[in-house]
Amino acid sequence: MADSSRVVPRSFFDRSVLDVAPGLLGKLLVVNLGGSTVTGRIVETEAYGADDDPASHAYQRRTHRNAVMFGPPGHLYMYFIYGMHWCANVVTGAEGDASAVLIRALEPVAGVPEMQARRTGRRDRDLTNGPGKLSAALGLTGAQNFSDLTGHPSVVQIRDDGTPPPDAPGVSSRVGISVAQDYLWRFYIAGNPWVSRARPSGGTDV
DNA sequence: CATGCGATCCGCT
DNA sequence: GCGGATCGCATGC
Repeated sequence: MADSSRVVPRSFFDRSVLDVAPGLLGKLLVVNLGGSTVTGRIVETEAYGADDDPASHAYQRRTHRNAVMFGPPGHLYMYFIYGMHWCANVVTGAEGDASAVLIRALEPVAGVPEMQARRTGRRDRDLTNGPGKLSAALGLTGAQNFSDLTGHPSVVQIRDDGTPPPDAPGVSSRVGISVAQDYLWRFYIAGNPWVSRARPSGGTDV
């Protein structure tokens, strides 16, 4: 990369998902697909645990779909939802710890024309303010499942340009789930206009 | 602005 | 066969 940011090392992801999820706020998600580079700043995340979290895809047991979550940290877990959307997750914790962070919203940083081309007809504010939207804008699908986020070069990277996570992130229950609503495992940069609009109960937003 | 619903398909029972 | 870590549009206030 020709900028001053650097790839976030695997050790960053080799921690509790409840540390990594808020820690990812402010980091950059960089995708190189189709001959172009698209970058977004992470402004909203959700933590998903293993057999301690009824809302997690890894709650029941290891299956073909959730296999990535059981692997080493720093890899990408892509899943298909509602028959039409892809969601992007970062695997956390040591190998065998099946936890991951769902990236729920990005602030566009570079490659906005590519994002607009992938989401024709959408207003700019709707390019990346949701997990399905940002995957579409960045071109992420199941083809990128298992990608190593710490390689360089790599198709998908998490980079750090020196922007620290907020001292006091917004915290709430997770969006769109019907169980474990007392888990306040959603984190976001309070007041950031790119955060998805949903505000579940228990939030501390302004 | 809030609520409601249809689209569309995969994973798991 | 059922339900889902969503989105976009339509409706109604």
